Amino acid sequence: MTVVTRFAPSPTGHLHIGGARTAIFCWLLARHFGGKFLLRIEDTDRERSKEEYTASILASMNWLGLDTDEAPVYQSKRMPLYRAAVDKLVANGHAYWCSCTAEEVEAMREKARAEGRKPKYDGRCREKHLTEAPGSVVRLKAPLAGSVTLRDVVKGDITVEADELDDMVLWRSDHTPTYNMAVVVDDVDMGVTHVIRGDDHVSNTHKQILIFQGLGHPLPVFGHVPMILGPDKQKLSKRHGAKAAVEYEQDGLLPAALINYLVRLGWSHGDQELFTVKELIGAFDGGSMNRAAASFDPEKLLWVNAHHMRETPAAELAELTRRFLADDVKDAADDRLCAAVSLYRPRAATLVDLAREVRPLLLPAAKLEYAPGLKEKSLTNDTRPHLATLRDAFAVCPDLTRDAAHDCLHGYVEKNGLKFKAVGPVLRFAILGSSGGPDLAEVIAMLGKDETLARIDRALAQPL
RNA sequence: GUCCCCAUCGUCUAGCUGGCCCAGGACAACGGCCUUUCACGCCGUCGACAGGGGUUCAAAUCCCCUUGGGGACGCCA
Repeated sequence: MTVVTRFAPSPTGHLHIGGARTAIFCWLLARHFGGKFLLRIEDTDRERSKEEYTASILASMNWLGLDTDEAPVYQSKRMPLYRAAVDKLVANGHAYWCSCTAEEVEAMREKARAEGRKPKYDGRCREKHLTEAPGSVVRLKAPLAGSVTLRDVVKGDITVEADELDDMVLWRSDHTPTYNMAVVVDDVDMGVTHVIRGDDHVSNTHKQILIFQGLGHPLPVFGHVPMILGPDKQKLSKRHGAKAAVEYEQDGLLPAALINYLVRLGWSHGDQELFTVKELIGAFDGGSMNRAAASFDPEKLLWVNAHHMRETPAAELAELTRRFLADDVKDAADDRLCAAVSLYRPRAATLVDLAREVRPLLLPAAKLEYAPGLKEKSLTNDTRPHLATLRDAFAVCPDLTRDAAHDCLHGYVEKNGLKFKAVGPVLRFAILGSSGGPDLAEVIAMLGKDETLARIDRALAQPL
């Protein structure tokens, strides 16, 4: 049997972190078993669905590399299919037309709530055998006795008594299907074999099982993955740092890192923390999923991202970094950017950090910015002569490679019986304008002789 | 209110067919090493089986209760 999974977002917002994770799980499962991964846009809510969100979701999935095997299915374009299924259910006695108004039903629910019972429709139109009329809806004839059991691959069996279920609306008075109806019809039509989704859908599942049964279709495999909670253990909402996938892209995260982090949140493979996407496809078979909700830890995400950045080839990383570069260095040559990126790669957690840290290396000497207060600390009457002498030593060096710069620097230090500390800081100040950063010899080699001398000259020209 | 789900270090988790666990790994924190600085890396420290009852020779692992957290109860998805 081929595995067919699907991701079914409603275009009422950007792809957020929770949605992204279930999409990733579905995609991984399909790829692991060599099956198909489909996308369905659940846009039956005409009020809230927006095309820009569909575009945004598609863009985020594309950024993450979650490729689909067929064109997306739009629910708004399949009304006849849903209507046919509804008619079938009415015809075979699993559903019926109901003429109760929304107000009447609400009154019923209020009463039930007041009496401490579960608010539900009382089924008063069940046996009336009504036919379609303006304002009427179609309701499912839920079982009066017994129970419905969901066999969930992550949660285990979940049984709900029949009296917990009510005769839910399948077809609205505005001639559109309700969510549960459309989902089942589509999952059947699209040949979905594995339904992986957030566990906020578990209670919908029992209702959907009834619809599957009414339609006479076998059940797919269900797997409800726990939701992601905010760092404070509260539900991840807009106010609780529920960022959209696009924001992570803007923050300079690597797709592979986000995927790695999100998958490990609620799933494990022994003690392994770091995975490439390829390793994930190999390891993820839908098992070992956690039953409990997990809270999102931005710090660990950053650590995972830093790791993936270090594993990315420098040239590739340079290319990814370019879009985050400040305007004044945006046009840096590829080879210079690449060299700069490889120097700062172990020092940055995101592409945004990398772009910022690499800037001093790409700026012309005249534009180099000095860290506040550093000049006074590094450039003194004691260190200035060292810097000047070093400048001349570099100047006469035929080819200022890393090794040459290193020998030059250390030769000077040794010859004069100095400690490296006597010249290191001032040189660093002169060529980087900061007190931290990569090995000086490597920076000098990357900068080249002319730029190095220009930077030292400029530092030497600074008034005390 | 009713129903459902969940519960190991601050966080993510291993373990859950009971003994190999006075609980292992990772992030964070802290200390050290490496080092020309900042990082990376390496080494180490701190730190958890929510509570209470059972079952058993033996429980983080099985059962019950309590507590806590989450979810669902729409002509939203």
